[in-house]
Amino acid sequence: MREELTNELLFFFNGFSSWENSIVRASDLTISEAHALEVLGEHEKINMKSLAQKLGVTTGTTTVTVDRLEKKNFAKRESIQEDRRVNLIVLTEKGKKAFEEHHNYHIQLTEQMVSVLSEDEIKQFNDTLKKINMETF
Amino acid sequence: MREELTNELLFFFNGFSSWENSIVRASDLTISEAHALEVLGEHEKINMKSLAQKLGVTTGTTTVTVDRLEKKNFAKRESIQEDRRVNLIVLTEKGKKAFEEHHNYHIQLTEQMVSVLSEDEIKQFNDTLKKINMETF
DNA sequence: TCTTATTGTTTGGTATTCAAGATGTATTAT
DNA sequence: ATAATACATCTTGAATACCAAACAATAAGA
Repeated sequence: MREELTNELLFFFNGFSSWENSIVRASDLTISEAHALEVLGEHEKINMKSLAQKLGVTTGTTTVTVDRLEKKNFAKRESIQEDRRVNLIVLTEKGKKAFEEHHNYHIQLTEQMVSVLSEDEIKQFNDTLKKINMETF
Repeated sequence: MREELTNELLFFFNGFSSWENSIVRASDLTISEAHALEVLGEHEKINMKSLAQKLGVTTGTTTVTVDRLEKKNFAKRESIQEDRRVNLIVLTEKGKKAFEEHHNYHIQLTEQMVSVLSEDEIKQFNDTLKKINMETF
């Protein structure tokens, strides 16, 4: 790797927690609750194990997070007859509304971040991120 | 913002903790210790306040982190005559070695991440990241 | 039926962080 | 010179986040 590229590219991996802090300040959600909300907003119903996997944490951790979302009335557990071990998590109306707000805030921040780029640059940047496939990291 | 770009760009802000976990597994460092080590490796001597600022945390938090680095013999505090309130933090030999290893690991991971890109793409990607100036987020 | 696998919860412990207060030292104003 | 103020750092108390391992209930297979 060429030395003049290193700094930005290394930095790429670091320090992305500051925007999470702004979520905490701007909403009634903690960071882990906000992460869970992001996943729940994309799924009508999802069980604890899948949710934990998508969040990249253990089911024990997810239990606690969902407990809190339930206590705050953002989500609720629903049991199913097919398998009585399973809980499906669904957003309440309040949860759906919070998801929309959070999502809009996320979009707004992203727009602000790329606002210094031209349309072509945004497209190129996006293609590159897609190629890099960050989900594997 | 055009809808087809949204997913990647939003994802850009999320989920960069997984590589940090691999640091913890691959070394004797916790995440906050590794962050501090990154800063300390770039500075011969740095005081607590500057270190805290560069880490984006309070000095109280930094005290705890440096305590642990000191206990593990990665760094040590040095006092100065000019101002006896101040502690300058410096890496020990063990700390310097750990920094090099950590840094190499960081580079290796970054190289792996951009290995799917052409030279031109890497350059363009790098320029774009510079423009975005992620340090403000 | 008995054993094994799976889903989710609980428990005990560590890490990370902040806010607010305390301590010691330096600087400034009187 | 003394008093007031500012500053660097540390300490304390509390909240959040997380994991590993043990546990409970249910499902599935031999």
